[in-house]
Amino acid sequence: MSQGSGNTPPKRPLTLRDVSEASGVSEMTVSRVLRNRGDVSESTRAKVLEAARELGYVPNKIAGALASSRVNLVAVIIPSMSNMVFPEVMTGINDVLEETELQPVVGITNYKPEREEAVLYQMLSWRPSGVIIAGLEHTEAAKAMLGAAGIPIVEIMDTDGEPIDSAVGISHRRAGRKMAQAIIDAGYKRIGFLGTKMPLDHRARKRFEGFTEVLAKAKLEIADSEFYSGGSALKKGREMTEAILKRNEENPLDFLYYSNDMIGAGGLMYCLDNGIDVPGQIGLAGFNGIEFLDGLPRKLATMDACRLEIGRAAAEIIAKRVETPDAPGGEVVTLEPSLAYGDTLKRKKKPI
Amino acid sequence: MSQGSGNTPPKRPLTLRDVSEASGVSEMTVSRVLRNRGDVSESTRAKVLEAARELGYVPNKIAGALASSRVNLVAVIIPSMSNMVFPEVMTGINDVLEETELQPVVGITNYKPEREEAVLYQMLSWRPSGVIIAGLEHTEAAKAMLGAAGIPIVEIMDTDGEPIDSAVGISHRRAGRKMAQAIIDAGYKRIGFLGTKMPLDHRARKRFEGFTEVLAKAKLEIADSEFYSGGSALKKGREMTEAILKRNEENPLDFLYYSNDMIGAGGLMYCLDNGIDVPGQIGLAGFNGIEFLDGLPRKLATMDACRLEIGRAAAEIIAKRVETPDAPGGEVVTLEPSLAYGDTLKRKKKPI
DNA sequence: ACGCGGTATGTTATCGCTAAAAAATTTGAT
DNA sequence: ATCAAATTTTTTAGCGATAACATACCGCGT
Repeated sequence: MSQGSGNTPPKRPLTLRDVSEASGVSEMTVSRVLRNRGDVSESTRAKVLEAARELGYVPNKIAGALASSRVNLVAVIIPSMSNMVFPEVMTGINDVLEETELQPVVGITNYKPEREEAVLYQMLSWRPSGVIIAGLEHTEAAKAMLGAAGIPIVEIMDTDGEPIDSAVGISHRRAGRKMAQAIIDAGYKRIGFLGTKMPLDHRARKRFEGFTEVLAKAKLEIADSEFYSGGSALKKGREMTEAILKRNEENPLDFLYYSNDMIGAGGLMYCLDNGIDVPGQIGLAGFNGIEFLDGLPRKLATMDACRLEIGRAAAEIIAKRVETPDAPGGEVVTLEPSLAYGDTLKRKKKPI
Repeated sequence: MSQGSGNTPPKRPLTLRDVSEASGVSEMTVSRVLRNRGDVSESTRAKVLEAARELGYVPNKIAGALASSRVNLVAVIIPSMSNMVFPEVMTGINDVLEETELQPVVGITNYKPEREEAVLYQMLSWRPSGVIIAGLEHTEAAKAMLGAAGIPIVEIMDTDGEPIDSAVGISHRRAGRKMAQAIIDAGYKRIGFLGTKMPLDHRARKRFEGFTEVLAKAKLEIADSEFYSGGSALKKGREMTEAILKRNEENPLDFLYYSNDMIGAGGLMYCLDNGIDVPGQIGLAGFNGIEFLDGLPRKLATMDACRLEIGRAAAEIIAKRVETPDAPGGEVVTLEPSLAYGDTLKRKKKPI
């Protein structure tokens, strides 16, 4: 009779049985009501819901998942949270999963392969319904786990390589090539490169490779380069730009290619502050298409990495595969990064 | 005899029993080996590990959690992922939890109370070991759930109010007051405010309240204000600054207080581009202390919101409480936001 | 040989829920 | 009324692990 009106914090956690007793039906029926499954008469449904609400019952998904062997989690494994790009991917993933009953669980690897392996193991031990993981490069053990997991795997950001299952991303090599071509077409000759030291950022590396490849075809090569790690990227961009320009004063560079927009923006500010004519005297370009470039005094040339879109597409693949478990899989979505010339990269010269 | 060398992806998912059979010991012993609990002889330990590795067995935490009623998840509920501040809080949380066996699970509310309630319900149904949730304002239902969950709860970002259990943050009222005082002390009189429209951002509201309160004591009030929503904050800051300055040309403002650094930076750039003397003709200040301010041509005055530190402290509270379950709880950590004058806010005038 | 204090392993009984099958109830056509 | 068909509800068995207890084993002093 006395169920208490939910004011006293219960010492023993509530279970289906409590709701069952409070509403006078079997546990199974309560379970059905709470999951909206199977036919339940309107009257018992109301009774049960009322009792559950009254008690403040929250179903135990651990038990539910074990019993039904259905886990509505999607493991998301990304290198970092602190550089704007992955939060945005996350936003895309969230937007899509919000509409489903799937829920993302995030693991951070800090760009360390062994950390990735450990995080993946942790994640898989929750038996998620799918995995979204950044990059195509993983340890052998990680690849084995992913291959054997028997769930949809989507490798994101990059499509230059062999995916384990599905992949969504852009070709970073192509992005590098495209940018190089635009720079060459605009007539720049002495090109400097500025980027991170991080040797494990495969995507930056691939962009660089594509970039130099096209340069080489035009009988050009990187005239000088500068690398950084840690710290405020904007400030670093400024400092590196100063350093590389000063170092090449007697034979000045006419273009600077930055491996991301933050350092690019720093470089742009340095140029503006020092009265350097952009893009006349020197051209600049970054990578990522981060939103705030819009507010800069001059718009930095960049290439959109389609971050939000990648997140959405990856989540959609997982969602679809969860709905139709025997669909084929292996889908590869290559998004086309669009080049934004902005105000720091001259347009192609008129064909002669 | 033939266990297969793990090359064939098994149709039936692996369980303890498989490892048990492969290694010729009981499931319990396998479990003990895999968790490093209890005494197991070196020889069987080796046998078991070898078998597990060979098979590619990954333990099922769902089952483990149910059996042991220990779930090493920490629910983290935040409003958004897209504005720099929460990713940084997440980084702090991650840094600390990485050292423990706890794992964060993130839910995004998009600043919507009803969404928060739903996300919280989802999260609690995983029976996490703790909850870290942004803000002190929640729906009644959400408060009830948090109160009844029987696990450590840490409300973060804000300490102006009554926490349910523990709290880590800064006093946004105090932050507003402090900034107002600094502005008054510097001798500014006609102050404009620029912020987001978001009526549900309680922390921005509290800063505003503290700010106007101190202004009122000095017989001052906000001379004009401007609000925005959506879009590139940097660009909006620029536009809003232009608008508010133009609108007050005949009786010009001498200070602009921005509710975040992004729009503040936009405003700063507008001023610099238009040859406005900062901080002589007009002073500027933002809020957050985001890293990239370092790279701006002039350093915006701001107040650090201690984001990383908040994340760490919150995670530490949870970790400690998980270790010592009968510790008291109710800990409130109020961090002191430090005022950075930068180059856009004059120092206090010498006392007369 | 006996029994003692260990350590090393195995057994049994849940954990809280859901799938599947069985039972009870209602409906409806004759 | 009557019985088959349809609907609603209950019962029975796990899901894959772990806690707690039970047993087997080992060396060793007497």
